Order: sequence, then C-alpha cells, then structure tokens
Amino acid sequence: MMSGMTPPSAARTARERARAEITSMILATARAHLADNGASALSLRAVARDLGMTSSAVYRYFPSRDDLLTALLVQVYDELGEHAEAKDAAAADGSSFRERWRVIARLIRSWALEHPHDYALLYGSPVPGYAAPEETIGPASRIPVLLISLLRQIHESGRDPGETPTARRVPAHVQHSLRGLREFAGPYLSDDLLVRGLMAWTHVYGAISFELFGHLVGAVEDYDVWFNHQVDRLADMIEL
Amino acid sequence: MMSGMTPPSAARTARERARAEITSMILATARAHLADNGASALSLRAVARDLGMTSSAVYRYFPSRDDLLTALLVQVYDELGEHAEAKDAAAADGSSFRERWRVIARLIRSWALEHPHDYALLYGSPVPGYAAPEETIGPASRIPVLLISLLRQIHESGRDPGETPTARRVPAHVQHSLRGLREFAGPYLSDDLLVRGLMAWTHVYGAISFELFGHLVGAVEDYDVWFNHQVDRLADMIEL
DNA sequence: TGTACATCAGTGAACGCGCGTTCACTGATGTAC
DNA sequence: TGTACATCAGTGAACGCGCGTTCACTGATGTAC
Repeated sequence: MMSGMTPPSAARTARERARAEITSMILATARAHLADNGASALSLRAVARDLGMTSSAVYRYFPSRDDLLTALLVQVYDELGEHAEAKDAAAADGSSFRERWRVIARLIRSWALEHPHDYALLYGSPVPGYAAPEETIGPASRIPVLLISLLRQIHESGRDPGETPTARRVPAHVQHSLRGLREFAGPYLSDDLLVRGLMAWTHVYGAISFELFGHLVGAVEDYDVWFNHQVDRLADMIEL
Repeated sequence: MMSGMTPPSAARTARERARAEITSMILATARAHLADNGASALSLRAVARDLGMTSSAVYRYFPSRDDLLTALLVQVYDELGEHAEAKDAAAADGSSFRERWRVIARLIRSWALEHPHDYALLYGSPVPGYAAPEETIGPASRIPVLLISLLRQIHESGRDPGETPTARRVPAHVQHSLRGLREFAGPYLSDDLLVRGLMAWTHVYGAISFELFGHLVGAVEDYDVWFNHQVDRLADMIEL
C-alpha cells in the first residue's frame, strides 16, 4: 500500500520530468490553436500533429478532448489571475482604491487585447456541448476575489457608500438574491457597496467584450480613451 | 435587356413562391441547428439532411456556408430589432423615459433568455474565420437607434444631465473619440448624456452576457431581481 | 393556344479532407529483490 | 550491483463518422413567338 504516491522530494524521475514537460507542451500548442479556430474547433489531432506525435499518444496525457479544454481553462484563468494579483500587489502599497481599480481594470483589458482568443475562451459564449467542471471555479474566482479586496479597502477607509448620505437603499429581495456574493465577500461591506462593486465588474466585462467582439466599430474611435473614461466614471460610481 | 427583372406585381410564379418558401425553411432549420452546436459548427449538410434535400441543392439558395451565416445574422438582428421597436411603440405614448428604458432593457434580456443561441450568435464571441459583411450593419443598428431615441426623449424633456448642475465634464479627447456615435445620434444631446447612454447599453449587454454565459453562478440567486435592480440603477444614472 | 427553347431546382456521385477514440503492439524506464 | 518483472509512452492502423464544394445530369417550370 501507499506505493503509487509521488516520491517525496525533488528526485523526480526522468519519466516524471518528461511527462510534465510534454503535458505543458500540449497545453501550449492547444492554446496556440485557439487563435486559429476558436475553442469549439480545438482538435486533438491537430495539436498532436504540431508536436510530431500521433494523436493516440495525446491520450496518455488527457483522457479526452474535454479534459484538455478543462486544463486550458484552468491554465488561462490562472494566468490572468496571477497576472492581476502580481500587478496589484506591486502597486498596492500606499495606493488609493482609485489607483488600484484603474490598474486592475486596465490590466484586464490589455490582457484581453493581447490574448483575444484566451479571453473569448474564458468570457465569450460557452463551447457547445462542453460544461466546465467544478475545478475551474477556483481559478475563475481569482479576479472576483481581487475586486472584493478593493471593496474592502473602500470600506476600511470609511468611504463605503452604504454608510454615507448618498447611500442607495438596496431592497430586501435584492439583498437576498445576492446571498452568494455576500458569503463570498464577508459581512462587513454594505449592501450598497456590494451592488456597486458587482455592477462595476459587470460593466468592465461588457466594455471589453463590446470592444473585442466588434460592437463599437463605427461608434468609437480611440478605444483606449473610451475605456479609460468609463473606468474613471465607474470609480466615481463606486466610492461616491 | 431588362429581362431578368422580377415581375411587377403580386403575380409571383410558382418558382418564385417555392424559392421564397424554401429559402426561409433553410434559414429556420439552420437556426434550430444553432442551438445544438453553436454557430461555428453550423453545417450545410446537416441542414440539408433535416430538410430532406441533398447538400448540393442548398447551393441553389446560398452560395456558401458563410452566406448562410450572414443571412442568419441579418434575420436574427432584424427579429430582435423589430420586436423591440414594436414593444416600445406599444408602450411609448405617454410613457416616461424611465418606463420605456425598463421595457426595452427587460425585453432584450427576455429575448436573450428565450433564444440563448441566437443571442450568442449576435453578441457572443465571433465565429472564427467568419467576418460579418456590411449588410449586417443596418439590422445590427436597430437596437442602438432605439436607445438613442430614448436619449432624445430625455433631452427634450429638459432632463439632459449635461445641462444640469450634476453634469460631468466630458474631456475633449473623449468627445473626439465618440465622433462616430455623435454623428449617429445627432447634434442635440449633450456629451454627458451620450456617454451615459452608451455606458448604460454596455452595462445591459454585460449583465445579460454574464448571466447567460454562466459567470453569476453561485453569486446571484434570482437573476430577474438582480437584472431589474441594475436597470433601475442605470435609469438613475442616465437621467439624474 | 401551342410549340421550341431557355432557365432553374434538385440529384447523386465524387474529391479531398478532417475528426475523436480504440486497440494490439514495441520498446524504454522504473522498481523489488 | 544485477536481474526479473511491472509500468508506462508512444506507434500505426483501423473504425465510423462528418464536412464544404464541384460537376454532369434530369426533369420541371417559365417565356417568346
């Protein structure tokens, strides 16, 4: 018993090294393929071909195409999350909420512009016939967690809009409906702040998708300018 | 010369009738197929099979798969647009901006919930390898046109936020960047109102997509309640 | 009204391609004694 | 340290399926005289 476990230390066998390396090569190649055809057309065979292996060999690493998709989702969510956390941590000391909000919102957008197909994988229409399993929830939550830490900072600085004269009443049924978010965010933030926070995130998502999916063509000329203006207005909206 | 023209009156030949009918049967079947596999996997052959024709026969009606996609886009945009225009017209007489805004926003959402795959076709990630041609622009503009007519109503009722003490300055470079939208909307509306209007639409789009694409799972319980609350807040934001 | 010709819808076979997944097998790597 | 066995990566062929598009052809519909 206990014989199938990974060895205790850094003494990885050649096999284990190779496995880790090839697994990540498959993922990297699959990710490159996203750009050509989109997630729904992601092909195991094409990935294998690019790597010079037979398609059946890929099954040693991923038991099916859907598992490969899941691994991609996790990796891409994690990459965006880590990226955002790092940038925020680097800028956080002594930063106002406003500065942090700007940094994070702009960062998400520039990441999306640099990796449009990865963004579409995470936030675009779902892949038909594929349902993301539970293991993607954690990685997907990193950005929301970060945004909630911003809301906490507002609250702690005494600028929680729910506790100012400009507070907007949040009806009881809306409060109830946001129970999940409330548990996620902890008990301190006011309902009003929670609502404003979720709306700001919703808006940023809408703005990036509008731009990326081509719905601003003809209406907006300089997307940077327009996005940044929106981000500033949202900051006003959140902490007024 | 002049011989290839359509006959002047209602005297449509049997051929013309048949052609119109079969064209719309192909479109309807294609649309049903969207639900199974998404737009990127839309298959001419599968559509033909469902209709009991050979796949080559479909080429008498649409010269390629991409043309079929274009016709679908136009049809679906038009359906949503017509639907919204009709509902708005029915409710418009004597309605306040606020009532009209509510009606339209909710209508777009319920249409999206009833036709999630159609919504994804219009507003989800673009189909890889397909670029929507110019002829889709008109139909795609119907919702924006309608929303702008709402903004006009606000302006005409003297509640244009750009002309009140709560006006927010719109920096010159943002104004420039919105030149396209400005031309679309006409010269009367204030810059501030234009910005608020585009932001409200961006937000509604973000909110519907968030819900439909599964990003609110676990956070929000009653999507109706949450959406309607957002719509009300957006109304406040627009005409304050 | 009747006939000759032109137009068009639809067929069925074919081209050349791609896909996910399974399976018996070879040969290299790892492990227990 | 050396040997016998177990584990695992990767091969190559196959199964059964789907796709978009082209092409020569048949037979029905429409038109000009």
